[in-house]
Amino acid sequence: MADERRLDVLRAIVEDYVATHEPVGSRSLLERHQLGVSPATIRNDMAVLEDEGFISQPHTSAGRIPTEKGYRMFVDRLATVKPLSPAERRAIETFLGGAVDVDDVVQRSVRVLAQLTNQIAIVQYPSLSLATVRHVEIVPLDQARLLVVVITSSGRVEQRFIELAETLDDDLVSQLRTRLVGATVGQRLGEASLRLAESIDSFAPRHRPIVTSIVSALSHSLTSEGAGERVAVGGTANLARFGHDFDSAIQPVLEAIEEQVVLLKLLGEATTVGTQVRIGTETGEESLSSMALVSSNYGTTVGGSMLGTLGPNRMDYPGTMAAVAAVAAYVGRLLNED
Amino acid sequence: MADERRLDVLRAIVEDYVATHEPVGSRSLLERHQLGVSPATIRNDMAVLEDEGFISQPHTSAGRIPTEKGYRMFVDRLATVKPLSPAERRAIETFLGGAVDVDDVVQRSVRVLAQLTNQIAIVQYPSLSLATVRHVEIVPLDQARLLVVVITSSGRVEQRFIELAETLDDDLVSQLRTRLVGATVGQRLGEASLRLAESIDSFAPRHRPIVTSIVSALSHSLTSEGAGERVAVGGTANLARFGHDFDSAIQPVLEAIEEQVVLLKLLGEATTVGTQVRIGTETGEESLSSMALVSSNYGTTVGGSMLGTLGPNRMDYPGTMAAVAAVAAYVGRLLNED
DNA sequence: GACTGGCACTTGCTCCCGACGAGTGCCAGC
DNA sequence: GCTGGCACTCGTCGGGAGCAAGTGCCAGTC
Repeated sequence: MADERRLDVLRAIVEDYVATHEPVGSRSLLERHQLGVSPATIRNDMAVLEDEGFISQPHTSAGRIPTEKGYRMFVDRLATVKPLSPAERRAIETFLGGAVDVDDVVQRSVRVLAQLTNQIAIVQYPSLSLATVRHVEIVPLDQARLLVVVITSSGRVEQRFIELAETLDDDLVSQLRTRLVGATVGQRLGEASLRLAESIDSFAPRHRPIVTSIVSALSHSLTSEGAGERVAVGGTANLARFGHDFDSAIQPVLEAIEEQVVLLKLLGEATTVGTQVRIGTETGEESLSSMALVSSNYGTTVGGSMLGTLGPNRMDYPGTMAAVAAVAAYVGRLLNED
Repeated sequence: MADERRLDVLRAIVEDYVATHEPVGSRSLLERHQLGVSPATIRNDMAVLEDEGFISQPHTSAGRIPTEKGYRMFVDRLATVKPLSPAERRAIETFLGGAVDVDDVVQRSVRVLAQLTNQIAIVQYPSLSLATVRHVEIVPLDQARLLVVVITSSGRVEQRFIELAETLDDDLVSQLRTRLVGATVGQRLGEASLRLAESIDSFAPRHRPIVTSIVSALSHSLTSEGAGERVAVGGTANLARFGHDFDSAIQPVLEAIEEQVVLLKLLGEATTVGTQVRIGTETGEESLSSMALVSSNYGTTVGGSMLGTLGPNRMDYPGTMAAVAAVAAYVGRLLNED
């Protein structure tokens, strides 16, 4: 039971520190929580918690702040679920409900997440891996260039330019159209990419070089290296609100945010299903050591992907997790209608 | 000739302040520039310049810093053109030369501009107003939804979802395809939008409601309220490098950057052709009062648009203007090949 | 054995003061 | 019209005192 109180103390410390952004001492802890014991007892508990690595002191005579391990414990065992307010739920539904297409859903999700959490929101575009090819279109723009467009069952549209060395007669274009459409429509994207490669052989040898370049462009659109894996980011202005002690950390974070690769890696590392929290160095990014990432997968049938928020590690975990989970659930429902 | 020396003094003040970020006094000015007169003379000149509103003192006994009016004078009459280094030119050409489509050109331009200037780069996607419709495609996704895709002569692809109340038979789809294509392909976008409206009458009355909703979605894609007018932004991490006196201004700037509308308005206000500078309040944005915008139009034949950089008003104007002009010229050339 | 009250100690923060230095404006003189 | 000199203004830096918050430890109590 003394053990239990110690965990109560840890919980109280995390909550107070998140609320005030100042190291919390034994005295002020008692002012805000009914723990039923004296400051001296709290101090003893704090000493133990510090030994165990859950909290630390910035200076010898300051209060305590949670460590990464402390936040981890809080998230895993101490935090109580904080359901969203009805107003927040309504906000999500009405705002996301107005979306007109997949891109719009993603962009609106980013906004609503950033708004709800006051953090940086990151939403991955729906993954293409499970989607099938709905339509392929080949459009000559002029003698030297043509555009290939792929439309997937999830409603994504990927396009790619191709610069041609030689001009292309109408006959070949229509041949291309029918054969490439035939080879791909209805297939999963990965599958379609293979079929395309095979279909090259069906063209007259003199057309092979040009067909090959077209096919490779198409394949690129179909695989994840194409525009397939992308993320939308919003709420960067919230960075400036994290507090002045974050001013020095702001540049590396902005740099990380500009790199799609870094964000994809962050989101992609999730191992379990559902809402997940990665704190500080757990993100694997040096530059995010004072941040934390709350992420969740969304959508299950058609290429589920990830979304989440990035904020200071001293964030309101219960609230953030609830918001991320709620948005993920709603986005998942929206995109799976199909 | 005393007048002329006063302008030399102003130029020297701007240059030194941009270089050091510290108020410049009469003594240090003489250490860095050969002006051939004594500090006292400089002080007299400074007093006059201050009376005229070109410079000001942060504190009674500090050096001078340029005012908005001072920068304006510098840009208009004092700055000498600073050509880009050959290495910089090469960097622009090789980096932009690798672009694979229009979106890629825009994204690469943003990167290269941010890199060259150490500022925030903003590039507007090529305007659609002068482009013509190259292709229209209607793709049923399932019973309840279809996708309309418009491809323009500039290589942009715009797509839009439509939720249908009723199912749509194949016959109607092919009818739609041929008539809508017939009504729009080859037209300027605005024109095409009008033709579409007329074409509704050619359908059987019972199909009108559904056709109307499809046409209105298409029209939306064709007009600038659609995804037509967009911008790409990059280099936000440079914000953190502007100096600690900018820490307080960082949030409003981040907010402005997230609002496409604000950025479009900023870029759209340009009146003349060529490189243009708007300093502080000249931008019309309260939150950008300590920033400056250097912009230029690019491309002349196919829907020219704008690009530029946003940085602290104490920026290296000659260098920034040269970089913006060079990138604009190169992007213009790339996009007008067509 | 667990908790409490008391006490001595540490230490960051704030305020104040004086010295210093950078810079100014003004004025008399060349 | 320019210069040298001089008195004056402030912002900054460093040191020292006082303060407040917080700690660890210990002896005592239930």
